[in-house]
Amino acid sequence: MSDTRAKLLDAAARTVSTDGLAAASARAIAARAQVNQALVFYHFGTVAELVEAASRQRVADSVEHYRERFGAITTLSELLALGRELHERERAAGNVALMAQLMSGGQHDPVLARAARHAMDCWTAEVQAVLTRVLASSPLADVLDLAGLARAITAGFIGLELVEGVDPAGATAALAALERLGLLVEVVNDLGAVGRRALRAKLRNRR
Amino acid sequence: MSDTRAKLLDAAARTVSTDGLAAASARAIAARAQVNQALVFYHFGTVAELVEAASRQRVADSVEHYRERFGAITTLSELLALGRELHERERAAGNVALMAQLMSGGQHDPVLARAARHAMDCWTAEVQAVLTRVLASSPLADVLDLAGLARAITAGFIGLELVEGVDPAGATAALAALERLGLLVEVVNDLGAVGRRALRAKLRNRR
DNA sequence: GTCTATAAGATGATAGAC
DNA sequence: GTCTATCATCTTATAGAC
Repeated sequence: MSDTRAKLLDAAARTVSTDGLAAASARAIAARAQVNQALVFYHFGTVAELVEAASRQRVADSVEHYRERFGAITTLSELLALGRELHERERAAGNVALMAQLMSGGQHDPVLARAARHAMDCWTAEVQAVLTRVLASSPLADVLDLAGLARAITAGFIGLELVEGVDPAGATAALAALERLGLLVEVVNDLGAVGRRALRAKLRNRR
Repeated sequence: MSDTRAKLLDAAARTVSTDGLAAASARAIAARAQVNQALVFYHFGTVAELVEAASRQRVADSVEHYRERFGAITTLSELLALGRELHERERAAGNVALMAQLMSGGQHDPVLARAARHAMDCWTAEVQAVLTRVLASSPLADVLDLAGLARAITAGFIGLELVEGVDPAGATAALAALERLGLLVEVVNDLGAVGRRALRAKLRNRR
């Protein structure tokens, strides 16, 4: 890949994650890449397509980086611990902010929507695979919809990032509360047969 | 309040929620309000301040509309049912989309950040009050941080809206998974003394 | 592939008439 | 309070020289 393309991709991702989508004009990105503004359109057609390509690259790199770590997870509490670490690292790298901007921009731009969907799908697939493995013999697997839960977790990371940006203290409180909720899941998980019976009964009741 | 101000407030809220913050220029809002563009600046100073005022009005109206409904809630499952209804109604009214746009815009604009914080604070206060009342005698109240949990729930609504915009099927799956998780909370809640003991033990273990 | 120059238009905001 | 007119600035995108 040409040097210019690489510089633009990196500059696009950095501009969106640090200054937001609204500030990510062709000129702003090109300036950060120290490249002529017209090259954005020569190489990528439109600004949105450049941002999409940049997002795909970031997601591919990040998921790759965590693949073997995910593979080594065997228990629910290990997964929660890795989730904490991953959230912190990806946040610091600006990748969560990038996804959040894509999600909001994607509400009214089909190219950005495609980028947001792709990013969510990549992370969701990883999370779902680990959840399925870790909860294979748990009573929770019968009751929880792991595909949906994986997606809710990915969405939760993005939601927390947005809250963090406007109310840091609130985001910290929310994250702490969710970790307490994780504890609750572990409790039911540890209940084994008792928990399984209680869950099934509840489920029958509800239908 | 003058007719023009009211028309601008309504038009601003509608423009942001249907077309997004990026399309909410002074001209676009004024056109929807059928009012001269210069009046945006005469009445509100800047576009961001108009959007903030519009958001505050919407939030005040919505919270007021649900106040007595919230007050009538006595059980956890009633609360979950009202949450479903509220989410659906507020979504349809565009108020969740409005909040989502404020959150993402607020990442880099202090005025929008203030509006987003205010909206979150209003809803969080309502949710927390109900949670505290409903879980007063539950083993969950000891373990969960209700203030943080209320904030996480508000953030979750916004996150779901963003996912819905880029991947409707995924959002539906995520919501269904979260309702299953709510079931799980109910199970522990119903366990009474047994659940309380298990939760406390788990909490001790973790520290 | 890269550059300059420029078209064609939108934007926030203001001055000043009424 | 409301209007018109306007400024200065920004935007995407392209044409054409090198």
